[in-house]
Amino acid sequence: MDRLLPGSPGAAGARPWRRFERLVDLTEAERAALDALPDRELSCRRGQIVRNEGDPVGHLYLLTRGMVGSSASFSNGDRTQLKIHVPGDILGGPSVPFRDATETLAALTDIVASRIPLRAVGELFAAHPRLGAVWFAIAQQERTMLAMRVMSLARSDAMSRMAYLLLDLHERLRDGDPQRLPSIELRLTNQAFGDLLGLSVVHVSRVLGRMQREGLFARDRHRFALLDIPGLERLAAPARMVLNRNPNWLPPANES
Amino acid sequence: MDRLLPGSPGAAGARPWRRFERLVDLTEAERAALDALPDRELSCRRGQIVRNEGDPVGHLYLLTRGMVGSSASFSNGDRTQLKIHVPGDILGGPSVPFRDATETLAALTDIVASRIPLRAVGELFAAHPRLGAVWFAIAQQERTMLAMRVMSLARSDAMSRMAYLLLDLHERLRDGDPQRLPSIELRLTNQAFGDLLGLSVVHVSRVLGRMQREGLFARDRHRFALLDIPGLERLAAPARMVLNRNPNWLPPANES
DNA sequence: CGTAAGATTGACAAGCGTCAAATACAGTGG
DNA sequence: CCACTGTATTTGACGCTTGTCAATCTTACG
Repeated sequence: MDRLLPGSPGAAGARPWRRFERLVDLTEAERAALDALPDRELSCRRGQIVRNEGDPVGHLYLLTRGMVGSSASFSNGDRTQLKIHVPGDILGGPSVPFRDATETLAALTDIVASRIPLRAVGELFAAHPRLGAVWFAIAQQERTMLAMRVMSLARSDAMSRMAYLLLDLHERLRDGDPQRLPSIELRLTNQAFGDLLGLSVVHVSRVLGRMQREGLFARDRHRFALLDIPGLERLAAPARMVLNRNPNWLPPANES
Repeated sequence: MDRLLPGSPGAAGARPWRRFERLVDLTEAERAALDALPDRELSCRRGQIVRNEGDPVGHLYLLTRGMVGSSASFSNGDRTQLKIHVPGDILGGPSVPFRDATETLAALTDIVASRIPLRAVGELFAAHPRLGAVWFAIAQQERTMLAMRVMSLARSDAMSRMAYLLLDLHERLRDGDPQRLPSIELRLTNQAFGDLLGLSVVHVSRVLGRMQREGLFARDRHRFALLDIPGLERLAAPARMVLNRNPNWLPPANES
């Protein structure tokens, strides 16, 4: 059995529904209902496609181990990396209202994920309305995080965008753990960085080099150590948002 | 009583829940449940703030008339316009999981909106799980539209971004009406265009000028006529996405 | 160990931001 | 209805950030 370093992408595979738990305290019945959602578990090797743009939409995927990149393309073929997903994230949501998947899910590391049929999601909304409402809130949270990406792209230069990306990934891999994560492992090519930040490969290289020279972070292979987090925050100027835990508008938990 | 031109922002105020209807055929009971959501109606004059960033989160807003811009800011004060909302849109969603609102809603025209307490939304999820699931799907749709904005910002130049914005607004104001909308009314300053597209006021002016000289659209005051839609589409290269109407994964409608 | 994929570097050009000045516009009060 | 005043738009000049091209070097992996 493999030892998981803190900050390793699979570190917290023990709490698969942590995105829910971050918003509410789950009852036993609710946890059981969530655990019953997946119809199968799937493992993919690095580089494999979990689901392709254009595939019929029938499932979501709960990522339990590893990292996945979601990308989409315009009709002229231009692709952009939309988000790097970490364990606990539910993948495939944006495609839900559409006939064909709007995003490609590609494994950035070896991964483990649980496949969730949309049918089961529909049944969950009926049997556990409170979980449906929380899931709704999670989707809105993703929307806000994307909105922050839009702001980062629209208003900052390359270095600020890179700072924002690194801080965001650091934060999400930490998963609320207050003790500093010493370093994070990112198996991203410069091309992938560029696709995320709207930069060319060449400029990504330049910016990464400069930031290391300025002592903002250090890098050994694929491990990034954020040395100067205040400095990165000064660059990225991220908005501080506080989740509203156990909000009073949720319907009561169903104990069935 | 005021006559509404086609393409006027209030044109389809008659079908306030059209975002739902675009995904499913509503039953009478469901329509009644939706109609019962608002606790009051509010009118704002152009320029007024519907809700400010940082305000406590307690409500959503169904826009029935006029246009609203949602914007957000970084901790350094930089603001970006996130989206232009048209009638039928439900405002304030992204703030749902947070303690304080993450986005400012500002009226771009005189508007009418219905205020929906979150408490009522929670009750709706319990009483009408199918509507909860559809609302979930609508949130995911918004997420995809934001993702397309990210792509537009990351991968295209100023003119393509402007083309994308104009086509998107045209499409959404049309509201699925197959007959061409001759022109759309946009009360946006160049500053607002710039905030939406990540451009400076000066460059917005240049790009708008060039696009008119090239015959892509014509402009009279605040009315934009998209003269060369194929040309705009060639520039913007939007992804074509087809909604999945009445998907089979939804729970059955509740007739109570 | 060999090969292909990725990263880096330099030179150059293009797109866009900034500054500043001139012009047009919209809302106000007379 | 018109003059007035602040606000929005346009235009030009200039410089910086970033993209592109091409060559070289490094790393990953069979």
